[in-house]
Amino acid sequence: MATLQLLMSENLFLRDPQDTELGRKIVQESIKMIDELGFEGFTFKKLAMRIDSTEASIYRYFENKHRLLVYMIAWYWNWLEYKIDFGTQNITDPERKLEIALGIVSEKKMTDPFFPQIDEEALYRIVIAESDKTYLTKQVDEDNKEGLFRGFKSLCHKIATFILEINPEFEFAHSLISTALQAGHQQLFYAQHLPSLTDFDTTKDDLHQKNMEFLITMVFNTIKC
Amino acid sequence: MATLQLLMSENLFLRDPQDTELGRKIVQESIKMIDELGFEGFTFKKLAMRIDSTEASIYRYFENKHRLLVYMIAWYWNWLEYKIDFGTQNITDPERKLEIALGIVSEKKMTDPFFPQIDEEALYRIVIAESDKTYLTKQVDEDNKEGLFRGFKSLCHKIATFILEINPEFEFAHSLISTALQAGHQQLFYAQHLPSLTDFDTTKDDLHQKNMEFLITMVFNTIKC
DNA sequence: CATAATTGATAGTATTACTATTTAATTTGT
DNA sequence: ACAAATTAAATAGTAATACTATCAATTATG
Repeated sequence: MATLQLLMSENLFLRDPQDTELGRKIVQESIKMIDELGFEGFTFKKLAMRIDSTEASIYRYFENKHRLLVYMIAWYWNWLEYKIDFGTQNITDPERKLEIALGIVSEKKMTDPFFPQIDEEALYRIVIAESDKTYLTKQVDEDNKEGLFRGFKSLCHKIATFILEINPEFEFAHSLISTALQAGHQQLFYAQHLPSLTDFDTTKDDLHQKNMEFLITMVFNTIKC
Repeated sequence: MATLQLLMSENLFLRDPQDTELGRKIVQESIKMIDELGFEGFTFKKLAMRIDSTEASIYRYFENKHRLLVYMIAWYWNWLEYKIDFGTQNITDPERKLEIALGIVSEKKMTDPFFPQIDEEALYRIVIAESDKTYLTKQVDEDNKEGLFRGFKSLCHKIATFILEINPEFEFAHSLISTALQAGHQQLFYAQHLPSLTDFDTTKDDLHQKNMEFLITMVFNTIKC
């Protein structure tokens, strides 16, 4: 099987972590560690110890741990967009394309053999718990100018386009999709930690099925009526 | 005019900040400072300097700055619930109640003369930019056991009840409302910082009007069809 | 082969988030 | 009223965090 590499925006790193053994280890292990410790509990010092390197070496790849998080989340959005491009190939019906996209957004994430160096299951848990922290900062405007959020914006725009193909009159295509993308994560977090805020049930095995149903109901009903 | 005081859950503080001059100053000034510096840039040391007190004194009221944020956000949700109770008084039609609730959620927040000690405009900006950080932590389950999120859950449940009065068959009442409550803030943040993720425009004065239209369209369409 | 550039290691610093202890003020009982 | 008890506030710490500056080793290039 061919091994792929997502093209990441230059500004996401100081030195491309895909280029060196150490760089790949930094990304691989930080995914595991942020998943285990949470973003606040994670430090470059702990990571350095785990990969038998030093803080200063890690700082050569990423300006700080926030940038490393942004890199990981950007990778995730790029990956989703690639999966949606792949999944909607040769399909012309916009309703079907929208359905496929929402299916991919809400489906359970498994390790993708195309990207053997990334633990997608751990990354997905990070996305659910930490992704909002990439932009909920005082430097959001500068970060945005550097293009750090291009992945999320691009994905949002792509799916919003499907909506506008279905109903060009609909006024809130981008708002609805950014809402749906966030809701897809949020509801899983709530299901696990604050269950009274959802109607999902983590103990049942149709969790991701319900999530998809919810998103599809919400999006299609909202644009149609 | 009568001055009110919202009843805050005991676990939100070590010593009730409403009881003393210092306590009230801590809450008042920290609202201003978190609004200015962001939650990450805010420290108890800076706050102590500003109110001419000491770090240790502040730690007598709040275990740490995270708890102080949780307190502020809980106050906000309690305030909203009070406004919705007030606004839906004597109204029996569930559709009208839902409409009123979503109106209150999305309306521009002004200083409330009933609570002269709180700067609601600054607090609203904090809610938009920081509220997710109250639960996106590794201690969310312990915090939840202590009842720190009761305000948000209670509000969500109240509005979800309106939905179930309209359509008892609807499967995702809680999910839809928690999604709408978050979307109402998120879209305003996006409008200001990542405008390609919304269809709102901060330069126009109908921003909050659009936000309400969006929430009402989304919620009513989703539950009706 | 020499020089430059890159990579990694060592050792620091300012700040943060707290805590333990001491001092001062206030309340309470007699 | 006044000492004892209680509570509040100030002082002075500490361990950990988030970096940074410098130095040494390795690799690449003319």
